[in-house]
Amino acid sequence: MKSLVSVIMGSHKDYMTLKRQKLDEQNTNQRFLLEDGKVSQIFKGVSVYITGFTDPPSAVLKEIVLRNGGSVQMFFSKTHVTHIVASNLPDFKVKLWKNDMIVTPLWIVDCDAAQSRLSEAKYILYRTSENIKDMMTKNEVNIVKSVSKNIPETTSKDFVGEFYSNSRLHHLSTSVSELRHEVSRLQSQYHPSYMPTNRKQTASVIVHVDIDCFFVSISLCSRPHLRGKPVCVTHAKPNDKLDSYAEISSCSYEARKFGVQNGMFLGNALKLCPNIITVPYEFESYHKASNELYRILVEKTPYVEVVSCDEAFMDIVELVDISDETLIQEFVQDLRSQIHSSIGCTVSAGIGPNKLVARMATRQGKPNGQYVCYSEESVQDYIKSQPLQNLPGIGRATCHKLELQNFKLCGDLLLKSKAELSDLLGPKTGETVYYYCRGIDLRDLILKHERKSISVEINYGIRVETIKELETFLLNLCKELDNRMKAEKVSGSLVTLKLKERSENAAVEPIKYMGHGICDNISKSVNIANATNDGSVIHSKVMSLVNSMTLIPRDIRGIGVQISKLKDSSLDQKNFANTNKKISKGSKDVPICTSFQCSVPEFLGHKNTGDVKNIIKNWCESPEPYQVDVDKVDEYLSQLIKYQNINFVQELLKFMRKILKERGVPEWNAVFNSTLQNVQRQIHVILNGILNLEDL
DNA sequence: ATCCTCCCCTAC
DNA sequence: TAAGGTAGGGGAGGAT
Ligand SMILES: Nc1ccn([C@H]2C[C@H](O)[C@@H](COP(=O)(O)OP(=O)(O)OP(=O)(O)O)O2)c(=O)n1
Ligand SMILES: [Mg+2]
Repeated sequence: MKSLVSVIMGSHKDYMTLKRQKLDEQNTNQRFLLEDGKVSQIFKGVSVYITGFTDPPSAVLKEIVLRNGGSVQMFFSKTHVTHIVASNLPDFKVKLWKNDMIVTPLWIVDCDAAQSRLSEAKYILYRTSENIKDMMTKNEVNIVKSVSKNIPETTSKDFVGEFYSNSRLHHLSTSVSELRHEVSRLQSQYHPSYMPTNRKQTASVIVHVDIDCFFVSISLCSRPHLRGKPVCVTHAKPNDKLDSYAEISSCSYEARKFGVQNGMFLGNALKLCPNIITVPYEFESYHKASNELYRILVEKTPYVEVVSCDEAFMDIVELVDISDETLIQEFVQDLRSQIHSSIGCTVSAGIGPNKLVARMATRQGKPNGQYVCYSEESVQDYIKSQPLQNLPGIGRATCHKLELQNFKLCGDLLLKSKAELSDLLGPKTGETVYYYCRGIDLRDLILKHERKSISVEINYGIRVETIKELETFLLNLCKELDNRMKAEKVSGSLVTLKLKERSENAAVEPIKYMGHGICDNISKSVNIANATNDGSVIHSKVMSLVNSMTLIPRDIRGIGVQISKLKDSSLDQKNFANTNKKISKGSKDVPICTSFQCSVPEFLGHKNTGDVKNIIKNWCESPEPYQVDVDKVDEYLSQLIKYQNINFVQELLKFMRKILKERGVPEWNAVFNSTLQNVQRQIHVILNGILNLEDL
């Protein structure tokens, strides 16, 4: 209840917002408190492992078990599991678990119905052994793996890469910055003298192009027999059933007629459209199609803004006669048909005086059509008839606020003043909405983009038991971040840790397999003295954040790391080397730890402990401690701890303390204390111990 | 006023 | 089973 209580003490409005949001979660039926607040205990001490397809489905069984005081294990383990639940098991599994209690799902259902713990006798899964032979080579490998490996796969080495290679949202998100680079390349190829600058949208003819049901369209290129049918792209196999919580990435317009939408669970879509056909992802093809789309656009004009892999704005004011609408229509027709014949997908387009109107017009043109809304008069007429939901940037929450005031259409706001809207929505949003409702868009066409942050985040399949496991996973994430930062040639100096934590009343296992379920979001950030793109430095900072929070590792359902306050990494100043004239002469301009491969941490390029001690000695004798230098020392000590060279950590700290004690300067003593505290925290977390600085 | 931190919201 | 990411805008509330 933490979050709800704290919000109740805030304002009523916020409470309602939060509550609505939680009820909106796709899985509202996963709470397990009884209405009277008591919890059934008939499964107390029961710990089940559900395997294979069951009837009822595993999500239902989990809910029943949890509601009745039992627990559900995601991985089989002889020590933790009391009951294996299965509807059907191949013989080799029966054999593998012959000494364990294997029951049918009916046991759980019946116990729940009777509200008492029935004998398992009648529910033992029995399966006659017959000719199974080698039906299982592949399955067996999987089983053996999940049995021997009862640790969650979250911490596994390949988890991050494996997840990302299958994540549509990852591909979707990362494609944008790739396409910005591609557009820049195309601009210099087709328009060598063009210098990118953002453009005001005064005197513009903006075209918004958007491929129709992009992912589906691509799939249909190689499956022409599916044209005209309800089709969707999803990971779930076609034979999976109505209880699938796989998300639909994109669905055809035939499926939309039934109410199916992008982002919907397959199971729900099947309820609306039982005949929907599923096809798999083809990430490589999307990539090629996007590149070709942008090639065609940039070939026409350099004024192209990347929106997403299937969507862009372009300003064609220099290519058409602004007063000749027929000419504009023809130009866009040609453009669309060129795209269609080149990549095989139909495209829709909207044309207007700015991005806002063009974007809204595309909706009118879809699918496979176009709509011009350019003259002052048609803009006013069109916009005022539009639902507020359709305004870009105005989504569910904002719309809800406006609906509470009885506003539904853009036209409904025309009598409201800027001040009134600002009171309701905040100063910026209020003003934006005020102008949007009048068809006015004060944004620029973005042709020169500057990245402000870079982040990695996984909120799927995250199950950790200990801080140590969290640390391992974070190290993998930071490696990924390190790669991306180096590829993008940026470094940054604000490190933010983002976590999802299971909400107080949310079921331990959400209804969606390995999903995050209902969560509270937590974020915490720390500034670092020098911009870095070194994953191991970031990791140590992130661990100090982890350290400073009170976390229940098993409740963590999502983990991310974001870097902001970015700089161009080629301009990175190696600050220690500059300021360290006070510390030591002649040290090299080398970052402390440049890669994860080094097995011995470096301090200013020195691995040799004697050299390091000399540098530290000089530093400790310098007049004044600089924070940048303190950070470097702290980072080095973190590295030592990570590589388990605790002896040298101890030696170095005692060495520093000896020098500083003699000096007796308060600032330096403070530095030493904070450094020591840092070290103790990390040793506590990583090695579960305390460093003794006294004897030895 | 302006900044900062910790969020929430939105879009694809 | 399933692969619920990512970047940017901006608001609330406190510190400066
Ligand atoms: N919730 C979502 C929304 C979109 N996408 C992916 C699949 C879409 O094909 C692509 C482009 O998104 P659009 O919003 O443009 O949707 P479509 O292109 O599928 O349909 P439309 O014809 O409405 O543009 O992004 C996704 O994976 N999940
Ligand atoms: Mg589209």
